[in-house]
Amino acid sequence: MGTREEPVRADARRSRSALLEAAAAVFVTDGVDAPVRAVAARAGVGVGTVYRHFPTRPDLVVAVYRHQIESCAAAARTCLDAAATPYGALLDWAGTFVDLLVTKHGLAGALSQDSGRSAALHSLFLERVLPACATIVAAAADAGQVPHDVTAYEVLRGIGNLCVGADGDPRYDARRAVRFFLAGLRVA
Amino acid sequence: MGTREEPVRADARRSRSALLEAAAAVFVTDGVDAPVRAVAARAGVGVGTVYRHFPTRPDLVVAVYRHQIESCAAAARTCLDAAATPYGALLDWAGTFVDLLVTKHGLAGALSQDSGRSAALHSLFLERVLPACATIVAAAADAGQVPHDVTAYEVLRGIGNLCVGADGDPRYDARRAVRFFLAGLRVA
DNA sequence: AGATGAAGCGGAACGTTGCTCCGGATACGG
DNA sequence: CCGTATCCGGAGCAACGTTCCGCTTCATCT
Repeated sequence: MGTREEPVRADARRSRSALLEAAAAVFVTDGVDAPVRAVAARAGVGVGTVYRHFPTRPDLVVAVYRHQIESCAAAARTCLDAAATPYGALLDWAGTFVDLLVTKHGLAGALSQDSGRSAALHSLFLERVLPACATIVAAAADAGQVPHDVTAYEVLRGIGNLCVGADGDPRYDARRAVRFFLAGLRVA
Repeated sequence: MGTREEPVRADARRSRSALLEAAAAVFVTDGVDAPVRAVAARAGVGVGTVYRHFPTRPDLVVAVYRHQIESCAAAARTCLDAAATPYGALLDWAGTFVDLLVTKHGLAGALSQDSGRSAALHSLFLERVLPACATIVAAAADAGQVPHDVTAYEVLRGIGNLCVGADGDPRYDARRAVRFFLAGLRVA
């Protein structure tokens, strides 16, 4: 599965890191949907080089945000430890998740469309943040704060969906919507 | 805004209805994101003819679903009359709204992306179903079943977002998610 | 050091989008 | 039945993700 290989040759390593840096910069200004050519140009590199390092567009996105996504997953533990109750931890962790999704324009959208092409993005979330979410959801269920039949997947998906296209629309506050959604999960 | 004109010439009228029928058929099988060319081919017509009748892709989508969207908006009244409480009406109406969005593959997705091109879809929802939703939300707020600061827009948007990509994913049930979301709106 | 071949590079090119344009066909009013 | 305003068809454009391949560059072996 995860082909974790740092390039051996110096030029390849240089290209790869230039690409990652350029992509990060471009994604900040133009959103995650920025054209591959824009990233290539910014890195001073041909498109072929992009596809040599990242076989598909979502692979590039994954590479750029892998750290932040994994640290978001890791935050689940600390939220569980810091909060007074598991449900409180869920609220806190959801906050950092929403931050991640809303800050990176279009990430939430890329997530919730299963065009098959974005398999890498999907599996990264499934392998990393789904277990994190599951930990908190299970704890909340065990504490009787949330129904037992609530799945981590639907919580993740619900939060993710609520963040789609949330930037730039002053009439819609994803954080608020997620708060409502999570409030609906709580048992009375 | 709304250019409501039936074509005068016989061939034009024929093309228009062939187009609408073809689009409906294609959207059912391939989803709302089906290529314009596919619709044109199915209607036995050139792409130019499509764009003569529907200046932009979302305009075609709007034309195909206008009836169902408006009848969904109209359902708000009957839900308010039929249900025991305004909140019950909100639940009922949300059910028909979710049905509409989930049945037409990709409609929810087309809705929540404001690429500027899909202005027609947006304005149709804003002009028709937002008021419908507002009626129910206001009634629920007046009955004290929902906070007064909850806006119809965020309810609409929340439900719409929760339906994005909900078809074909057996692990995610949009109806359930929406139920949670609406439960979170209710005051204790 | 110099040769060698595998790895990497760049960008032209392909297939697919939404959409435009205009020469030619067509139907309606006289 | 004929003139013309209207409409049709599909070639063509720009942008996208992705592929391909000739040329360059680097690590390595003698």
